[in-house]
Amino acid sequence: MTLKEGRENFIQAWGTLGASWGINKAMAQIHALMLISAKSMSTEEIMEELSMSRGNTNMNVRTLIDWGLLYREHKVGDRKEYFYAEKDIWEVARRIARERRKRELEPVLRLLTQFKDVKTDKSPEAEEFKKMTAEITRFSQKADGMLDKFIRSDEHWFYSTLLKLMK
Amino acid sequence: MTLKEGRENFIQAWGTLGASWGINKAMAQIHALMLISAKSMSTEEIMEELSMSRGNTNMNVRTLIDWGLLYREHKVGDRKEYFYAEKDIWEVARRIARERRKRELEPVLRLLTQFKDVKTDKSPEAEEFKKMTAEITRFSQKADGMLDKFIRSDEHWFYSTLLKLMK
DNA sequence: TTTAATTTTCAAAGTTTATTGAAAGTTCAG
DNA sequence: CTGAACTTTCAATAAACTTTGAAAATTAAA
Repeated sequence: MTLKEGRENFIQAWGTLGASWGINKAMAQIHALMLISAKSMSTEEIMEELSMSRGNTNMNVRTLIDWGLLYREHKVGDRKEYFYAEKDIWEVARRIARERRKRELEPVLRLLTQFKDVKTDKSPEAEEFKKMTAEITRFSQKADGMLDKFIRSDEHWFYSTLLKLMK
Repeated sequence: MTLKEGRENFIQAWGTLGASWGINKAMAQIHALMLISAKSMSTEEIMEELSMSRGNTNMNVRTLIDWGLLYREHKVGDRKEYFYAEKDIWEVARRIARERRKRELEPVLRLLTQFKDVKTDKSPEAEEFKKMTAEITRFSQKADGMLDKFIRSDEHWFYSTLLKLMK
């Protein structure tokens, strides 16, 4: 495999993976390109490299910056903005986890806790609903706590404690 | 909130959550309905309850069975098939993790390991590509090992060891 | 067998989501 | 200020994904 092929495969694979994880393809591809880029890049260069429109590139670069996965850079004597990626893969994972928790887990937790207040009779339907939602709530809260710990943890703790334990 | 409202909210929320996790809405809604159902249900009943077409219902019930989230039941003197859900939420989480690992993580791991064979020169581009893909490979393998451990673990271990550790 | 109930398939239609690119907005050097 | 360089927006378009429903296949009772 040549370097060119490798880079293309990587960008395309990251795009596909992103798409199946609720991150859109363009955003994931830009992220992939920036991860393996040795230099910071302008919007123009990203557009060119990925054959992507200006609007799409701009929108997704913005989102990547919001997520903390890209940084802006201003070069002296140049009006263009340049971007470069957060390269610490551990930090990348934490930031993605943080955003997804916010977008997905939090609204569900909020809803689940409301089910405590459902007026129940003695029907099997009511019993089942209560039992199952209570169980899912318990499970989700634990998962949320774990995710929170992960988001706040540092790499050293993760590798030395958790991964050894899980061997 | 009445029981009826609660059930509807739960089904709709599970559908939305599923959609953002690469599980389609219909599949997630059927799963939600079955989780809170006290009885096993036929295709007809599911169609009715969720206002969903026969084809869609059938297709997604089949996928849920493949994933190990629904079971078939045959009632004597009745030709229809009935279905009921796996209710152990721990088991549900493990089965979903197993399927998603298979669908998503495995192909990426396979690709990542191939990047070792990329022919590199001494350019910064090549160096960066090698360095970053090697790092992501290492990280992904660890994540995969952890997921594997989770999939094989039992509930007791999870709650007593892992969650206490992560407090 | 035959027949009717039931399940499965799949092409077409519908819906949702992503992308484009031109136009509007912003910024800043001169 | 002004105008060129650059960024952002957004309505239209395209692509991707989901759902439908009627027809084909399967099943099992008679």
